[in-house]
Amino acid sequence: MPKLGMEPIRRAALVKATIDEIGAVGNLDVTVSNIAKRAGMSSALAHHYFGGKDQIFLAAMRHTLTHYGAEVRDALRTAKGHRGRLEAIIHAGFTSSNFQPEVIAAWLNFYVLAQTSPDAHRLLRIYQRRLHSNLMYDLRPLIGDRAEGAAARLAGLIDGLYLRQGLSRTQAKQSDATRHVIALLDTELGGRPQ
Amino acid sequence: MPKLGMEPIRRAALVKATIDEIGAVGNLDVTVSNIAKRAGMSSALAHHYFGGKDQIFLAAMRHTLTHYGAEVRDALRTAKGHRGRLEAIIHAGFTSSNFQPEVIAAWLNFYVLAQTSPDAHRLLRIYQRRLHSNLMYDLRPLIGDRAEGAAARLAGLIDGLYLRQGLSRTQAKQSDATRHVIALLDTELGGRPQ
DNA sequence: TTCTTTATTGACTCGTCAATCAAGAAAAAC
DNA sequence: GTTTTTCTTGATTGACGAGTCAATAAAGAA
Repeated sequence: MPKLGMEPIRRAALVKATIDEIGAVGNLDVTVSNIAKRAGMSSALAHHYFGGKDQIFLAAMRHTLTHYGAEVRDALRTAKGHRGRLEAIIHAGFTSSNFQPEVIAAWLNFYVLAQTSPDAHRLLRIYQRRLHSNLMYDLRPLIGDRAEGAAARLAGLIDGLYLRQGLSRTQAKQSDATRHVIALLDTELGGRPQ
Repeated sequence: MPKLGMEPIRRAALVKATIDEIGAVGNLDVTVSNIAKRAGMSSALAHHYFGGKDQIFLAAMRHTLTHYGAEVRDALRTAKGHRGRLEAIIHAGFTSSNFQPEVIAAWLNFYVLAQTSPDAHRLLRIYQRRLHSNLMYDLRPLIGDRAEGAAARLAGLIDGLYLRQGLSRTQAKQSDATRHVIALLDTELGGRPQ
């Protein structure tokens, strides 16, 4: 019963299944067969639509990044003022959806992949640049020349706390991470020029 | 020509070879055979001394953590004053030896492993606790109640900047990371109580 | 209708790898 | 000098997995 136009549906199902499977296994030692089974099709079909395991991973990574980007954009839409927008960016990184085990697993494994896969590295770069430029856009009007350093520190703290929070088995207070970054934001904005 | 007392030598060689191999491959998809070959022995011998792949990884992780711990201890030995000790701790995390590709690869993969391996998770916890308590020891006398939050932020920033720096293909300025953490330290120490 | 395109899979190939084991060889113990 | 312990490996097993392919089936085009 081949209905036409299945490609986008199958691809989306495979991407979702890939992220879920990485989350379930914890690493990239996932089999195409299992991903395909999870997505309700044969492994041959997965190969047919993606060509190979690597490209499935890349698509999953792209999806994760896109999802994060959309969350930031949504948060920015309703935020008011530079300060409000900065807080929105920070909050978006620590949404509960970002702390789903499969999302954490995806990020960690993408970091590993970025070491050796130029494509993965490029995607990660895009995320980093977007975060940096988002921060700069609202920091520069507030603190001028100090914005560059402040953005580097804020981005670093966001990534670092996400890493720590994501690996922490106690799901205590994802709000703590947010609070810490906001605290840094306060000192960066209010601090006397060094 | 079986000389006696080979066990510690073989184990050390295997641990070293494991880290190098992980660095060369970039992920944990390394074979016991290749590790053993790199260490100059048969794969059977690797199994003989370690029992299995997992235990080899654990030993490699333990070694990496131990090495980091030793570096911190050395740095603290000559540091003077609370402020000097805090700077020493920060510097130790960004030593050039920590930015060898195989060390970066080891850390990233240990993060991945920590999701699913209770042993790996435990080891990572030890690292995190040690860093936290090292920071607290010198922060508390300086800023009292604010030490807890400051330690969390400093530790987060150290991890985050290490991650970013380690993944950055340009090896520009490992000193930038240090400078950023020191800058945070400055604001944490000098900031007015919130 | 016949042909082409799209969708789909089971079966198969080819390779890899963790783990085991039997056996050899040298040192130490008795 | 025999026995035991330590060290070592080649060969083997058993399993698993990526990617291919031929074949089937339906939908649309000619």
